[in-house]
Amino acid sequence: MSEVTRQIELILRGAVEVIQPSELEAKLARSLKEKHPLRVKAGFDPTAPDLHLGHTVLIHKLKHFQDLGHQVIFLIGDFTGMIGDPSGVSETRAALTKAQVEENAKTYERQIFKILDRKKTTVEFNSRWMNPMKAEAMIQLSAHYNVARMLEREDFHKRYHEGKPISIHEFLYPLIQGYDSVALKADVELGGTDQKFNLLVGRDLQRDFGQEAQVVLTTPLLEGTDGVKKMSKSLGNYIALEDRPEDMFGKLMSISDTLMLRYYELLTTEDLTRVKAMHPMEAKLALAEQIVTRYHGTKAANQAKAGFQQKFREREFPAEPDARVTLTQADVKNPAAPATLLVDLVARTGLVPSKSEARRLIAQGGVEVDEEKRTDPNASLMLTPGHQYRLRIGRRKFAIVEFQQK
RNA sequence: GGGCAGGUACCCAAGUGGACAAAGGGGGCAGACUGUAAAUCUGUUGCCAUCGGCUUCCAAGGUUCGAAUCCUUGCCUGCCCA
Repeated sequence: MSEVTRQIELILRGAVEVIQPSELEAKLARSLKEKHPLRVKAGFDPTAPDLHLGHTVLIHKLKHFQDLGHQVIFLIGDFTGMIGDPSGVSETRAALTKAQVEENAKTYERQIFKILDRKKTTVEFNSRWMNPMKAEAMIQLSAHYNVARMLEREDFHKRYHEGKPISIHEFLYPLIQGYDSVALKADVELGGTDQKFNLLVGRDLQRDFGQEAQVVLTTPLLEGTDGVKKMSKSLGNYIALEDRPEDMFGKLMSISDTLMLRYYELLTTEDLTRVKAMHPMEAKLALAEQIVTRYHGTKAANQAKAGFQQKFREREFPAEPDARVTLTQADVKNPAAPATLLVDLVARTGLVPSKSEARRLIAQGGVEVDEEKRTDPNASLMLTPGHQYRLRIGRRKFAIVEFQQK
């Protein structure tokens, strides 16, 4: 097997599409011959302060290139972040302020090195070449593309025909992303399948600017915890790399069996046949453990697993509750016979958004005090001084309440 | 610039003077069932409260005993024409 073939094999693993495979082969062959690593670019839009598992599919692919000795460029779209990528969104996305973008970008840098080798990675910000750009140059750049082609893109097309707004600035996003490839002289650009259009603009612009067109490689989009929509911060169905170990573990355990296999496929190197042969719950535990270990270490993963099993499987009270409340004389009406309304108590924990919500939860059987279900929203709880009342609020929230005599 | 149609709760969407805290769907939450799931079924989903009250239907005014519903102005969006 030739070196080129070997590299291609690894590069293609898990990839959805390569445009064009023959160009990739040619670039690899030349790179090996001239001992010039390929410049491999992937851009990230710092719209929120943390990366999630969905992003890691792509980062792992970058890692593959890195392991093959190529130059990985992690591009933080701090400039474009102020525009807001319209890809795959059905409506205009809110633009971020400069301060927000900067803050978020820092967090990105910190997180990617849980996967990539810091010493071998070039981190770039597109504000480096975009900030100095004058309006004149910007207009010239925009002359390199036309509206009809922009409207070819699915989401623009759809919005256009559904009569939903498309702002001019959204057209600038693909343009600038494409220009990033020109500025970086990228040989390869990676992106999720939803990025395909933007990546292709890069090819066109590079040609227009007299460069060789980059090879585009798309990776699949990881479904979010709901199992249907793509994992995204704005949809709230994501597992962040910086989620607390317990949360990460819990979220991974709550996914469906089907989704679990998908996660195995895209986030691990496990043999899928072997996974399918396992008991689904065991497989899920193993997955959660493996991923939490990757981002938080063995110790944290073990603790998260133990805590999870205690909290959910055995339905026991966790070692550390989500809230602690201490009541004093001032909180009860009659100090001689201290008592409090259960609703008030639940609300006091701060684990429910309102008293009405607390009421509902109680009436629906979602509240237990010391393992005993309480379903009367109007009920009072007699308080024994010094006793630690253990409240279970909803499926997964726990609080300890104590009344102190003085 | 002109004409027309719109802006309703987390989202979509009904409602066009009183019975509207506002149909229906999605999503969320809870219960049952389970493998801690998923799927399914049931309930619930503005806030406070014992009856009951309070604040909502883009914003500000106005008409009215009474407005999400009518009028005025403003802001925002789409379509058509220029």
